[in-house]
Amino acid sequence: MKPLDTKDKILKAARQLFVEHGFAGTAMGKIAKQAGVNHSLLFHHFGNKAKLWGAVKADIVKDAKVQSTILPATDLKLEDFLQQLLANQIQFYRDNPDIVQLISWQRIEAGNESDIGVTLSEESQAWLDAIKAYQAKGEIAPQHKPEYIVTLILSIASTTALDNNQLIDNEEAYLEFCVAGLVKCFAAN
Amino acid sequence: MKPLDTKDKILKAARQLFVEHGFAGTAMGKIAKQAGVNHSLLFHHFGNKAKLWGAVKADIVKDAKVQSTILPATDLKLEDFLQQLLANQIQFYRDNPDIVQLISWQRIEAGNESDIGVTLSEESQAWLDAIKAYQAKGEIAPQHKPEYIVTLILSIASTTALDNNQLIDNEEAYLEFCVAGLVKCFAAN
DNA sequence: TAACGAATTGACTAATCAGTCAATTATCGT
DNA sequence: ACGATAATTGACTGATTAGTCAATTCGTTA
Repeated sequence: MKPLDTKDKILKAARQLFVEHGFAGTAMGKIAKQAGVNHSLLFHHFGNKAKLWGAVKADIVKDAKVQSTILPATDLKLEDFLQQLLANQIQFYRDNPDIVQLISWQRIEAGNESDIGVTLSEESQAWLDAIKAYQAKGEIAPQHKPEYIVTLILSIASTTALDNNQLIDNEEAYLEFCVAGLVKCFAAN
Repeated sequence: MKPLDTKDKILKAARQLFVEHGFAGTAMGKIAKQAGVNHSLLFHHFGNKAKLWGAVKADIVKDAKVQSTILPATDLKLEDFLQQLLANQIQFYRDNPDIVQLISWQRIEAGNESDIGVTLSEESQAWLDAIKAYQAKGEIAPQHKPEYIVTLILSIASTTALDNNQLIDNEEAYLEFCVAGLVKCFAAN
């Protein structure tokens, strides 16, 4: 078998099991079995468990980076811009359950964050710029810190997508409520 | 030694290690060592690892219920009420890191949530009632669903307390911004 | 003090863990 | 077709895992 085939099969199986059960909860033997591959091949191709975990993390981050949130055009009406932005970000979380899970494992298994979390801050500059553009247009009051606005929006997106919001019967209606609220909140008067 | 002393020592050690490393990442032997107690006593007093984990969860939930968020008085000015509410809830998360961590482990190690999460919904009725009181007073517009309002507030509190908000330089200022925004968002006009 | 039950101990098991290694097989360039 | 290099295999190790159990110690009560 081609080495890439085998390496890929291992990586795929490892990704599934690591995401599902975390580092401590995943056994190399189980990965080998799931990949339909000899136990020793994991060590031959990846060295050891930690390195395989590292390769899986890199793989997940790579996949997530390809489709990271597309910023809506800033010539939209503020309300439409916010609605789009929230919808996109929530969709990103929904489309990339692996990276969401990975961040959770990283946060809870290792005290530090180190590896990831950088992912988001790369594009956060673009978000800040978009907010500033709306401030320049006078649709957002200039006294508000763009950092606070972005944080609040991200906060709504992540909790909506990831928490089990028992009080929400209709997500679309809730997001409409949030968007309308944000517009009022940001408005210059 | 009194059986309660031993049982308590085991429970305390187990709580620390389970919270720190999760179920799969914690070994019974390590718990025994940390408790300064014979390995076999864990099984004598708690049966098996899963039951010990259950006892630890019950212990953490019990502790957290004692100091659950105190609802501010509803005769406060809306702005002060919201500010207090957010501050109290954030303080609750900060004062009870074990239950926060426990919920994280529960969410990530077991796909279901089952056990906890109920914790919050018990008091959420009081929150809803408080919001309705402000609607009756005319300080919150009656067309807003109290469920959406409570969800939004909880969302801000949890992300502020638990996420590593890289864009926030001054938490107090951020919360002031949020409270002012919420007031505008909820306002009847 | 005798005796009874509960607490405690240490030795044990069978399974599973990550990782090693020599031997074998397949691939590929020449 | 040959030789080198890489992939693959299975048997192995030593450590660690959860859990058992008979023997022993301890506290209490009669």
